[in-house]
Amino acid sequence: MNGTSGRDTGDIGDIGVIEEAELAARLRLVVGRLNRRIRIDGRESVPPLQLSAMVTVEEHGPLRLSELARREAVSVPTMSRVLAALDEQGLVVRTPDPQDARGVLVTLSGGGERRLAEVRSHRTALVARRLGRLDAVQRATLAAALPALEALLEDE
Amino acid sequence: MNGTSGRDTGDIGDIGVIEEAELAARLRLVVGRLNRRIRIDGRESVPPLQLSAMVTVEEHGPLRLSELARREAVSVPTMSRVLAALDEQGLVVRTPDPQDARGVLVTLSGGGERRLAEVRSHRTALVARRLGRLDAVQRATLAAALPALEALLEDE
DNA sequence: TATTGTTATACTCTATAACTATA
DNA sequence: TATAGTTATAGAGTATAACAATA
Repeated sequence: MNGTSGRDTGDIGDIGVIEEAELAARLRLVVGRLNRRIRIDGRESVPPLQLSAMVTVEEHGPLRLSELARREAVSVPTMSRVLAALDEQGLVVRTPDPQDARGVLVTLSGGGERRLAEVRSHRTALVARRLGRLDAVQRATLAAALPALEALLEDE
Repeated sequence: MNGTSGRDTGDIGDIGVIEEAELAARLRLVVGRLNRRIRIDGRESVPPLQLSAMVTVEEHGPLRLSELARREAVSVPTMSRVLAALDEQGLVVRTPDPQDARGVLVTLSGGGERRLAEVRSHRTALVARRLGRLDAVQRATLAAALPALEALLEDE
C-alpha cells in the first residue's frame, strides 16, 4: 500500500500536482471553516482574539499596542478594545511607555499567565481530538506543512 | 517516483518529529491568525461566513437551513440571519421545502452565482499572493497537507 | 504638525432563550 | 408534542472617522 504512484492511497506523492489557484482556493476555505470549528466562545473561556493577543504578548514580551495590532492583523482601535477587555479582567497590564508617554506597553499579569495556560490547553485539546481521527501519514503531512503555514502569516 | 516510506525526499520525513501536542497547539494558532489575515470585510465584499455559506450551497445543491448550519458549524439562528442577509441582497433563494413546509431549501440565485465567482477569485488572490512568497517545496508540503486539513473539518 | 491611543458609530458574527408555524 | 425556523437579546470582533494627549 503506500502507493508508489500515489493514486490509490492519495497520501503524498501525487497531491502536489494541483494547481496554484486550486491550492489557494481550498486553503482559503479550509482555514475559514477550521477556524469556526475550533472556536469555543464559551462564556467561561477567553474569546479567540483575546486569547491570540495574550499568546503574542507572552511570546514577544512587552509590546506596544500598535505593534500588537500589526502582529494580530487587526486595526489599532480593535486592539485597543481587546486590551481594554483583557485589562478589565485583570489578564494584562497596560503601562505607559517610559520612552514615549503616548504609547502603552502590554504585558501579561500573573493571572493572565495562569489563565492562558488553562484555556490554551483546553482549546488545543479540541484540535488534538480532531488530529486523533487522522492516520499517522496525514498527521505527518500536517506537521510537515506547519512551517509553510506559519510562513504564510508573514506580511510582505 | 517512489515515496514508499516518505523519508526519501528529505523535505518531509524529518519534520514529522514534533509532538502531537505541539502540532495541535501550533495548528490552532496558525489557523486563527491566517484566518484574520485573509479576511477582507471590505464594504464591497461579501462577509466571510456569508461567502462560506454560499460556497457550501453551490457545492452541495439545495440545502436545508439546519443542514447548512451544521456544515458551517454555526447555530441555526446564526445561519437564519446569514440567509436573511443574503436573501436581502438577492444572492440566495429560500423556498419552502415541498416535502415539509416547516423547512426551507436554499439555493444560489443567478446573481449569487455571479457574485460568488467575483468575490471568490478576489479573496483567493489574497492567499495566492502569500503562497507566491513560499518556495516550491513549501508549496508542495501545503498541497500535500490539504486533504488532511480538510479531513479535520469532519465532525465525529 | 505628526503620532499613539481612545471613543463614537455601525455592521457582522455569535449563542441562548422565547416564539411561530407546521408535522 | 416535537421539530424547523425566526426573532429577541446580548456580547465579541471588526473597521473608519473623530477626538485627546504627547512628541
